[in-house]
Formats: sequence, structure tokens, C-alpha cells
Amino acid sequence: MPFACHDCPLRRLDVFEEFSEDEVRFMEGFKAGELEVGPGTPILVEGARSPQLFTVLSGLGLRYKTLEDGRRQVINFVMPGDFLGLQAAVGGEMGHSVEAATDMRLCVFRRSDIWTLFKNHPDRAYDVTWIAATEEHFLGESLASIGQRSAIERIAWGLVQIWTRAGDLDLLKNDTLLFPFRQQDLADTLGLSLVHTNKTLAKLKERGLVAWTDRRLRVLDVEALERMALMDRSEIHRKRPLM
Amino acid sequence: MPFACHDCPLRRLDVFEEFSEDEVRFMEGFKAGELEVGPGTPILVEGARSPQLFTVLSGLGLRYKTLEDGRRQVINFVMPGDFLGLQAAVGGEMGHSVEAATDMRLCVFRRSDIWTLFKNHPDRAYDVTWIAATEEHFLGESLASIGQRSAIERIAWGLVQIWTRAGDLDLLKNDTLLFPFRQQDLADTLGLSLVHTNKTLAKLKERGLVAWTDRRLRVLDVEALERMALMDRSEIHRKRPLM
DNA sequence: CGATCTTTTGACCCTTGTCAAAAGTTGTGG
DNA sequence: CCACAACTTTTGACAAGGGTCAAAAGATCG
Repeated sequence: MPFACHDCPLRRLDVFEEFSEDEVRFMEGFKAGELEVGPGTPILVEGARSPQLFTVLSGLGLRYKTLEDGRRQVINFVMPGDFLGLQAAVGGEMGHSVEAATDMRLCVFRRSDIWTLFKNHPDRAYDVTWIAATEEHFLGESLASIGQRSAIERIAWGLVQIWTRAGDLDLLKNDTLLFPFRQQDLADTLGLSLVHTNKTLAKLKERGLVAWTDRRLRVLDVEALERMALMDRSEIHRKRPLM
Repeated sequence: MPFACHDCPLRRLDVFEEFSEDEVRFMEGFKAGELEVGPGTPILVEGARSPQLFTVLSGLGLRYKTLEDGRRQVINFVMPGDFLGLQAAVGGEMGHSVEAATDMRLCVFRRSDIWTLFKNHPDRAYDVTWIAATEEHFLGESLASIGQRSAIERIAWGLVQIWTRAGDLDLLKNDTLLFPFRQQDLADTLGLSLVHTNKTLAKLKERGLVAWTDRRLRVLDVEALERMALMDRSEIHRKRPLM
């Protein structure tokens, strides 16, 4: 049974900005429904014009693009709070696909309502832009990682990235993240081969920095990984808007 | 001497959507001035909160990020029509720097006016979002190139990208583009070393697909390059908004 | 016409990719 | 609960694409 935005579990998280009562009311009208899907379900397809937008309520997924010959680039891991489908909503077509990796629950909006939002709710429209700009920011980081970092640096970077986001979303239980992805997914994210990813990951495990078995991921020394990846300690955890 | 938006040379290009008289009038109020800079001038700096936004009127530049140890990732080549500084305007800090590569002329907007735009001009706000989403789309393409393509594919991809954009902007004179960048810049864009970029580029020259000397670039066989890069022939040239 | 950049070349080798097969896991149906 | 099929993770051997170094050859520019 769908719940009212007022009771949305995501609202309570510290990473997200508070909603005013007014905004909550508006979002309740904007919300068109909920969608539940199982692992492997495609949610948005590259090149398609989806009539819907989504906010992830729970579950994990992948965004990816495929080249004609089958090579795949994972753009991002999809986590709760992520806003999906904006490209199709404003641009016309999705530049990538999105697929569920676990059971997922999504909040559904109508593409056609997006214009109303811009027209009547400038603050929410601003937030949408905020989200798009932030995503762009993140992709810039990814580009720098894939383009400039070595294999071990990339993996360290990727793990910190995942770990930090998961932490913000309160997804860590017993300091462990239930992580449904395969090493192949990580490899496709970082532009590495599966074999090399596996061997490099093994080094990080030996050094006691990470533990990843049985679909459970634990980062044991975030700071060591950050140093290894030459990450800007300053990557602030700013609060972000939630659609 | 600055000119009125009404006479903006970019407006006439086919790639950009038409402005209504109303929009032109608004933009004239939104425009805070013009900026002219020479080659090498930093326009926006990574991590800084710029009080200004820009639309490139003429000239070329680079967007890039630097890692702590000096490695540099070029995010994108900056061309006329590009909107700069949105990340700082909505998010807080720029995720990358922008620097002029030639003389550049920029249209300047005040960051503080952006909210007015959202409040009073939903259509223009929508366009801003459109731009952000499109940029995100493009970065996804880049990610796929750097992550999945081989050196020669990447270079082919990069050249097509530049060539197409330049064509859209009517920057080709005698089928030639005045291209102020160094091979090092292309290398840093594609995540390759300078030496390897040079040698790979040489192959494309030998095959008669490209000519690049003396700061003049000519792509002689776009389609061959597109095939080589496995590019989606469908990458539509949709009209885009201009700020 | 030096001083400074940028582009080319050649030699060498290291990081990462490819192939193939073994070892572990997970899930399913009888 | 076992057995088998289908995945995923590991390992090892080997190959190669691309990186690094160094220096020569061309441009640029004051």
C-alpha cells in the first residue's frame, strides 16, 4: 500500500533537506503512484521517452549505457532518494538505462506534470535543477577517476563512493551493506576488466581495507581508501533536496 | 561594446531554439554585462562559489578537474552557447574549472538573479534544467567512451564530437576549424597519455580521416570515424535552448 | 635568433586485458 | 535434502595496449 509523502521514510534522513508542510502537500498531489519491481526489471530504457519520472524509495539498481557491440558502461549505482528519468522528461530521450538489482519501490510522477511544477512551484523546480547539476558534478568526478586513476585507485574511489552514499542513507546495518552487485558491475563502472578488478580487489582485502563476500560489503578503513584514491577530503556532505 | 540580446549573433544559429520577443526582453534585463578575456584566463575555479554565470558568446575554452597530484581530466571543450557556472549557482561550488583557450567573449549573469528567473520565468527555468540534463547526458557519453573504448576509438569519438558541435555552431570556415588546443588537451580529455595520443592520431591522419596541423583541424571522413567509434548514428541534433 | 612550447619518434616495459579452467555459490526441482 | 545447472569468484599463464623516458624535430614568439 502506497503511503502519503508525509510519512515518506526518506524525509527523516539527515541528508535530505526538510520539506515545508506546503511542499509535502504539493508533492502528495504530484505523486502519481508507486511502483514495485523485482531484481533485473528494467525501469527506464536508453533512447526511450518515458512518460514517467521516479524517486527511488527503497532498493538498489544500476544506471548504464551499452555500446552497439555489447560493451557496457555503468554510470552509477542507483540508491534510495535518486531521481530518475529527468533526461527523458526535459530532453526527450534517456541517455542511459536503469535497472533494478534488488526489489525496488519507486515513487512515480507523471512527466506531463513536470511543467506544472515549473510553473507553480519555483522552489521545487529549483530543486530539480539542483539535482541535475549535482548529478553532473558527480559524473565529472567519475570521469576524472576513470580517465586519470590507476586500477587500485579507481576501486578505492568507487568503494568510498558507495560506502559514503550508503552511510548517508542509513543503509549500513552492523557496519555492513547488503550489496547485490557482482564484481562485473564494479568493473563496468570503473572501466576495468573483470579479472583485473578481482585481483585488485583482492589486494585491498589482503590489506584489510575492505571485506566483500556473500553480497555483504564492509569498508574497514575509509580514510586509507580515500588517501589511496587521492580523494578530496573536502567532498562535503551537503544536504540535498529530495523529490 | 556589449550588444543587446536582440542582436545576439548566437540567436540566429539553427541549433538554438527561437526566442520569443518576451524572452528576449527578459534576457536583456537578466544580462548583467559582458566579459572579455584572453587565452589562459581562468573563468571559473573548481571549488569556488562564483557570483556569476556565463553564456559563451565567442571563443573556445576548456573545462577540467585536477587531482591533487596534478593529473588533469578535461571534462569538455567549451564552445559558444555553453552555459557556465550552473553548479556554483545552485549547488554551491564548482566541480571543475573553466579556462579560456582563445580570446573569449562572455555574457554575464548574476547568480543572485537566478532565483528571480525560477520565480518569474518558468519557461526559462525549464530551459536551464534542460541544459543541465543535456550536459549530464553528454557526460554519460564521455564516461562510456573513456571507460569502454580503445584508444583509437576514443580519439575518433572525440574528434567527431568536436567536429559536430563546431559544425552546428557554424565555426567551420573552408571546412576547417580553428582549433587552439594541444594534443595534450585531447589526451587529458580521453584519458590517454600524450605520446599514445600522438601516435594514434598519426594513424588516423595516415588513413586520410583527419588533418590537424597548425591549429587547424579538418575532419575528412566523419562517417568513417563514427563507424570506427561505434557511435550511435541516432545522436540527434535536437535544437537546444540558449541562455 | 635564441628561448620556450608542442609534436614526433624510438626504445623499453609495466599495467591491464584475454583466455581458460578450477573452485565456490545460489537456486531449483525431484 | 541431494543433485545438477547456472552463476560468480578466483587463479594462472600469457599477450598487448598503452605508459614512461628521453631526445630530436618543428613551431612560436618576443
